Amino acid sequence: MTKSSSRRALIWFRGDLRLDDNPALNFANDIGYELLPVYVHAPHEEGEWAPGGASRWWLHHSLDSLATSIESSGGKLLVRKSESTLHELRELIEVHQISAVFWNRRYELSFRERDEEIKKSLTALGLEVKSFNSHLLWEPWEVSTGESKPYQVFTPFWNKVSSFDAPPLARSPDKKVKWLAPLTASCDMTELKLLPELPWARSFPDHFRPGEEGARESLDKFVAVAAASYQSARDIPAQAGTSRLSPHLHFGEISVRRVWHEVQELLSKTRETKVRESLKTYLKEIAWREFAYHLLFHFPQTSNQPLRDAFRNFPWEESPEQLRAWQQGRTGYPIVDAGLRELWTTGYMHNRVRMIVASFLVKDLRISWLEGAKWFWDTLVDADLASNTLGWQWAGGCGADAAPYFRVFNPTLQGEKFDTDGDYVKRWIPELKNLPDKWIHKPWDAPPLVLSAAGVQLGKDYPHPIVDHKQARDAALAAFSKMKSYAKI
DNA sequence: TGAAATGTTGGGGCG
DNA sequence: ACGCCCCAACATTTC
Repeated sequence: MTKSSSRRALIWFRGDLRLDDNPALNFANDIGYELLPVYVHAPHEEGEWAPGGASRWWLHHSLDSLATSIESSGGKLLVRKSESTLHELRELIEVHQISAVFWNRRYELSFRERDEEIKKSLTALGLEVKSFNSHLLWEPWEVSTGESKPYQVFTPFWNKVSSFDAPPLARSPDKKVKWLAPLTASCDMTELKLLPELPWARSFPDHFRPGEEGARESLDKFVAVAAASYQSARDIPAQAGTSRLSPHLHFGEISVRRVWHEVQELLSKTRETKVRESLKTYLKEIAWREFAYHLLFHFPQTSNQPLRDAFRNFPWEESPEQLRAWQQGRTGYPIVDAGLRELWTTGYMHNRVRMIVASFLVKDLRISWLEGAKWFWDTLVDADLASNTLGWQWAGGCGADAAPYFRVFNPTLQGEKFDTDGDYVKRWIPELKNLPDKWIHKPWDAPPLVLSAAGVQLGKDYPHPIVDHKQARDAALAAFSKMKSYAKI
């Protein structure tokens, strides 16, 4: 190798699409390397959980945004499409006389297996190879019970991490980054074919701004406006009571350490009890994300298999028509349909409503949580294997710290409790907008005169309920208790 | 990060 | 004035 080559490092971006508080980048920059920023598109290496449609839309714009930031600081993001990431990296290393490769860790099994191979192979070639934690506050293997086992219940997990020292502070690069100009052509973003062919995502930009700036904007807005009332507002789907940072965190456009410390700082300056409780509740939600990664790391099979063995042979219903009705938001239960329509239109669904629609799929329709997980995977801009798996197994009652099988959400009561005036339902189901609040969550009970005055003919303008909740609940309880009795034998 | 069924209590109507 | 019944309102248990 030539002398100059010893100062060149390749920064491999993947799920950490930011320049702020990027440990791999900071490390290389501190040492004084010239940096070649690379993104390799090889979705087949992610197996069956390669990014879904909504995630690909986000990824397209997020990469665009990263490329722009790098360009405005004098560099160029090298985007490559490849059948083999290892092969691609080796070629780039050769062409650019690279001596070190740095990246930030990912925790999904397909990444871990592939990255280990890459690390082994590049190390064998004599390169300096290092991976870093950019994605989590606590590495999954750093948190364990008194018996040195992984946690399966959130509260003790939370107690444990609460006893730890504060996670490292976030930091931006100390000195100006020396970008290395690529000698290889970058492929055009459109070649990655990340955008949907049909105009499905056309209104996503009205609701989200992918990229590091958009992430920063969301955090600033949350800290300034919504954080103070988070505790009560977060459960009201008609309100903008949540941070909506999930897709930004998933793609690593903002550092979770940055989020954590800014909320902590606000907490330390706040005396008012209500606000303090809100901020603490938000930090706890951030810890749920950590818990999800902890679980997926230690129980990687749970993305496809129930964590609890008793559910291994649970007789889920095969009902393509009902699954379709659920996906398309025509179950006849307004709060459920509103959620699924919000999802389809915006690539997002309010968390309270995620729980309601999940309970409906798994308990009322008794369709497998995996079907729900797959649909969310394809349609959510924040689809994340750790959080999605935890969420669906929680709803299905088959996972860690899961809702007990007998906990069945009543979609009408949930609607009345969390969407009292029906604002959320009316926003996403305009055909019901003239229905009085009293009936908005149970149009099937509305007197015929009220329905006709509101311009609603059930079965025509809006569907009849596809199942009777009371009957469905009883059937679910019967099926689950049967499973329980088998499980004992 | 439920809801329904069942149990208990206490005020008020009424003979 | 007293006992009885009804039934909210709330608490507890069960699914």
